[in-house]
Amino acid sequence: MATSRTSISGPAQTVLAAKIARRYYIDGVSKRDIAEELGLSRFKVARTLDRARSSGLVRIELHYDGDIDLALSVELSSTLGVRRCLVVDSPEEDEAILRANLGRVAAGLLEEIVESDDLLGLSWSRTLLAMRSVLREMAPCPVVQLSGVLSRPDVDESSIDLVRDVAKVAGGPAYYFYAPMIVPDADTARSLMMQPEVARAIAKFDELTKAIVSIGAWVPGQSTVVDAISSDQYEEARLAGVVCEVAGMQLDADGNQVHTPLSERVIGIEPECLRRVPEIVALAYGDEKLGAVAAAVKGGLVTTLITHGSLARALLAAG
Amino acid sequence: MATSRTSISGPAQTVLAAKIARRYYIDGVSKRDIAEELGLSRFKVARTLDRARSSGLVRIELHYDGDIDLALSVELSSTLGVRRCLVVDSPEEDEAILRANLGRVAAGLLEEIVESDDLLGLSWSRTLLAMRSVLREMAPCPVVQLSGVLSRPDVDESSIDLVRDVAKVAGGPAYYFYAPMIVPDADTARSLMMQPEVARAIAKFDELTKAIVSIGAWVPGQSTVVDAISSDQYEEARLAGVVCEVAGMQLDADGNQVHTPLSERVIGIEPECLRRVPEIVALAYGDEKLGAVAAAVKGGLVTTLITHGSLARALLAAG
DNA sequence: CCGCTAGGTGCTCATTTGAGCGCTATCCTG
DNA sequence: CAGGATAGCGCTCAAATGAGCACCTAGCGG
Repeated sequence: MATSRTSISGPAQTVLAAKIARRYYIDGVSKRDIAEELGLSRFKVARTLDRARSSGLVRIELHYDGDIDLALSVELSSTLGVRRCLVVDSPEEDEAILRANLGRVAAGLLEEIVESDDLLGLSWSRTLLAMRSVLREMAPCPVVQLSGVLSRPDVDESSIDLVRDVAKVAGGPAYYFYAPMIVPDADTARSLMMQPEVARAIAKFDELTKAIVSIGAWVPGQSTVVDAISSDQYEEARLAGVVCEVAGMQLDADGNQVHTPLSERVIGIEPECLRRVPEIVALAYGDEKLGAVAAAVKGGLVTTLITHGSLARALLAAG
Repeated sequence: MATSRTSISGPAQTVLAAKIARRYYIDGVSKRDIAEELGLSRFKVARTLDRARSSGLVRIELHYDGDIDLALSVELSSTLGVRRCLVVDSPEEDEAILRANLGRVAAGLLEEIVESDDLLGLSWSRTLLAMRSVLREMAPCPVVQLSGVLSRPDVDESSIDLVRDVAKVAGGPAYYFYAPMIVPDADTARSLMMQPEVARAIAKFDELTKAIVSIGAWVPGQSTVVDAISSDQYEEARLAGVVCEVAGMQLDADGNQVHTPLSERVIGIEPECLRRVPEIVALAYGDEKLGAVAAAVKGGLVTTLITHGSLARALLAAG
């Protein structure tokens, strides 16, 4: 784009520029035709338009009356290098409202992008529950549970319910299994994973085409996993460099998996496997998740990020 | 411009459209390059942009922090078929302020468009006095008085002073003459016009390249001429169809000169002569001038109209 | 099952547009 | 007054773009 240094001087030039700009941008007339209309050369028309742009006379804005902050979404996407970002425009004080809004956008996204030949993997979080509650219709595709069940005292629905409900809306088969996300030891984990029901779901992991997960920070209250383990185990992982938790996986600041005694005891998808999924939709809210989101992105575990204004701005500020 | 019927459906399409729109309109990247970047065909990029435009996601606005309402100016210009319109953005309750603002814009216009090889004709009005008082510098061109002097009890400066002052600012010669605009009878008018001083100015009328005049309505208080004659004379002209007064000329609704006993007694430029001037800047304010402005425009006596919001809107509504 | 429509896709070819050039007028400045 | 910087102009040629078309697919009703 040619940016002229000189700007528009007087009222005559200004209204001429406005006239040209209107014909060009609003009425969609070609520069050549405008030139003919006004008895100017097409070069003069082009130059006048350039000046009108650079002087701010013509303003081009992205305006969207909806629940998404488009400008922020686009900026975040290019800064993070994430293929798609959806920054939800929502009040941020009330976590429940924020979750509901993230969930609504996630539901809208699934309804839009999931097709019947997809294989969809679901992690578990309260945001995903919010999503499910507003999911109305979806292409009939199979739905797979990505990790074991982790119950929270404050939530009475499990990942199994989530998978079944989403599959029901979709009208496709549900691959779920009754197993906890965290088991007492590595041997138990291994034997559980060989159970037919569990193995059947895990076998699907390699063929996933879309997955939807929630990003947790390795901070108490910022991850369902952290909230479910002892403080010793938490601290041990923290010292080992864990900053981020996604679908039970533990990741360091660079997004690499950290192997801790705990990670042997988790039943769920592995990072290498998830990374191969062509479309990974990750949800994150709360400014404390800044580092965790950055880690998940670095680890290649996010192709679409759904978040909200203040976290988006924090991510942009962080670079 | 291709206007797609279908609009943008979900959040994914919306942010994609926003991303493309940003790259194209803000960053100035070509559609072809955007297509390559995002792995799309250039046709899809173009169609997405079309939809973004027609769905209102991309908004293009003319914004100008100044004293001119550009959108209205452009619209008025194309509706009236007047080459250039300047609609002044000014408070409209106080006539003195309105005059000052019209005058300022007129001064800015003269400073911009007058060149040293121009020959500038000046009519007389309080708006033009306001213009002169803010005129700072102008190309050195000769300035000609277009009509005789008409003094108002509330104004102590004549058209002669106006012409001399403007010529002084310009640094060019002034062609003025001491003669009233309205004389007692036609014979007096003829003999006055043969006086060397008057004739010298009138001789210039044929070579005028620019003129600036004020539009009066044939209504008491809306024209300096009306205010200077008896009510009988006023009524006579009104019945003859006069609706508009420009530089002493009397015009009907179609902009044709109306010959009345009064018009024989006026010393000033004739319509046929003024019409030949390549650039005629006309000033008008006050909603009562609606019909008068329309008449002057129809009569081909306006190439640039300087007015204000409410009169502009009235003109648009009328036509 | 077929035929229909509607929406989406990418192609070709003609038109529109931009980049960069050289020309000119103007305005300083020595 | 010559020389030099600067802005504005329109040209050429190559690149970008739009219009219209043919194709494909999904959904729908006979």
